Amino acid sequence: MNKKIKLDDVARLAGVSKATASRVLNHRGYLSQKTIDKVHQAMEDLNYRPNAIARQLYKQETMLVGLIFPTINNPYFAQLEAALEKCLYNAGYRAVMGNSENNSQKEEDYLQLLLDRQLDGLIVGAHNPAIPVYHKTSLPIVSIERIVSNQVPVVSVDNYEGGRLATQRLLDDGCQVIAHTNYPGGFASPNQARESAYRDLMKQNKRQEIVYQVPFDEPEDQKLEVIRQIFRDHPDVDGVFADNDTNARLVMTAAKEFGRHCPEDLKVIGFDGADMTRLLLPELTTIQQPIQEMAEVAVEMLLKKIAGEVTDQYKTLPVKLVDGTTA
Amino acid sequence: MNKKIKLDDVARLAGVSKATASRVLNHRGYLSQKTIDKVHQAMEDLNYRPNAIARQLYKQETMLVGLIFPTINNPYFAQLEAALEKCLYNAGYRAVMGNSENNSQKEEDYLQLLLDRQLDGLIVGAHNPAIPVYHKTSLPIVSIERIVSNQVPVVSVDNYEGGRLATQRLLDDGCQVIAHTNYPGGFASPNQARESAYRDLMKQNKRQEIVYQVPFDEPEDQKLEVIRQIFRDHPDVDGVFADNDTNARLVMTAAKEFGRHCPEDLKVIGFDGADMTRLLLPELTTIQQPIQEMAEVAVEMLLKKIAGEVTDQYKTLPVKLVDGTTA
DNA sequence: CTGAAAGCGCTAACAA
DNA sequence: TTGTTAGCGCTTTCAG
Repeated sequence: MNKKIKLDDVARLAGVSKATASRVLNHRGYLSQKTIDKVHQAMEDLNYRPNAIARQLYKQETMLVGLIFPTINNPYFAQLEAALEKCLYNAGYRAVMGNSENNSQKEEDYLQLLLDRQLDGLIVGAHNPAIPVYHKTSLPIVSIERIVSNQVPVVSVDNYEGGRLATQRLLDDGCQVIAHTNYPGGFASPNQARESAYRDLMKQNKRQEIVYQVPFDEPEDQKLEVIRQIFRDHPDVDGVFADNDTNARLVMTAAKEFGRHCPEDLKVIGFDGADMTRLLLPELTTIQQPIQEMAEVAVEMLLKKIAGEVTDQYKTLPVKLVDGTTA
Repeated sequence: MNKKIKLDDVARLAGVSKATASRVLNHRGYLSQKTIDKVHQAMEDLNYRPNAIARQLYKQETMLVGLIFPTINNPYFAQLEAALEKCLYNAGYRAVMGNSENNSQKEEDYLQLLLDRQLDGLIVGAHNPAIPVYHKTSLPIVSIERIVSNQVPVVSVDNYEGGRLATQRLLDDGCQVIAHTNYPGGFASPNQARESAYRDLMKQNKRQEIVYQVPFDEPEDQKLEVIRQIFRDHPDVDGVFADNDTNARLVMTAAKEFGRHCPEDLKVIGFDGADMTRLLLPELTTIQQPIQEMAEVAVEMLLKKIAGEVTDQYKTLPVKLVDGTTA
């Protein structure tokens, strides 16, 4: 049993000082080949592993970055976090998963980890109302698709353009009564721009604006119930622009319940276009976000903040319409 | 700017010793109310936050658990890891995301984090060939659906029964030529029991065993290509038992390409039954794993191992067939 | 009830 | 080249 071998033990066995052992461990300073070999040998004999925490205490860094998102159990967030993890890993950082759910307490807990210096940085994209601590200047935080405070840079996509593309497609399809689902988020989310685009186009085309608030962090059946209400309130609806793909799926489900056939008498278009959704539901026409690129940009920005460099405050990436058969 | 306030600063401001300040911080020992108040006041005034790393160095624990799985970007793993994160969080632990992909180097890196005591434990379910270090006795590791070493307890589902249920359903549906997809994993994965069940039933019913190896960590189009081959080699195939739901989806896609209609002239049944798959692809008949329960059991086992208690070496959970319309 | 002092394991000035 | 020493920030005996 190799209980707790420390650098001291290695040094003793090699017949050198702790400092020297540390130097060969870190390839620092001038060492004679003889000592290097001796120390390496001792490390091997003792099966030595440096204690990461001790090192971190000295360096005051953990190489850990927290990812705070509503949930990982969703194609969009799963792909985004997977991409973030990979980018971070390549930069030597590990990702701590923080699923905030509908629980701003949990989000605060993860924020504390940063404040307690257990985390070197944070990438946030949760849906909770913003938390005061974010306003502390100069914390290494980057946000994705969420306005947190003017201290926190935001990576987002061109949501307005996405909303415009989606709505225009439905208009081009000849839809007369077009509804939109979104979630209640005030202006904390750039996401709201999707709704603005929808509303603008409805106004320009003299159409009724029909917007339903579908809660994000609730069970699917509750969401479905809200969506059913669209069909009850507007039996003549023939186009729906959903704010995300899973809601688009629920629209399709509800449509079937109401005897509506998609795409024959109801066009549906979603938002996100994650790979897994494309795989499982290729029929869905949707607005696709450049998830990989978002992750790259966010990590790049975060690394700059951690390094104390200045970064842009906003970065907006393009979206594109991906054709399926539902619109 | 509250740069780096330490306990010393708090103690000084409160006019007490570092030790006393530490005591009020940890509610330990006897303290006079007066000192308690003074120290609290000082902490507030200075906006003090204890340094997590220093504390960890003393306690030799980080309250961090690594989750090593092939990817998070998949409905099954996403749901599983979400459930694990939640269970761990409730126990005071944070989850470090380790997406090993098809890269056993990366898996080893995360294992190092455990050895370096940056992690208190590990829950693994990657698909790489087992790594020698796992054999070190008494490491706090739990595995999900993967035989790693006889030192590492395994939580798995009754894969044989799942395979039996699926295959029997296809037989009951009257399928004559039934194929099965699986991935190459030798006997490192309990998953192979699905194939055994399939083969046993084929033998019992004097049917041809048709098994195709679909690689796990490859792009979808490569998997699809393997699956297309099933239809080329066996134009008369009328039933497929896929080893997971995404592959089942690919079977449906390929079937369409070959002009086969599902379920009219081809039955398909999958495996996993994650919530997101059920939402996006409710048509799919599948074998559902009790993901939530698996997470609970795995975390419970891991906590015991971390505490140095003994645990069961195996825990097998039941699966069930969930009806869709594809089989 | 409180303080002094000794670490937790490692790194890095500063000497030698 | 290598050793000595002083921390990194916190917790906890052990005295008082």
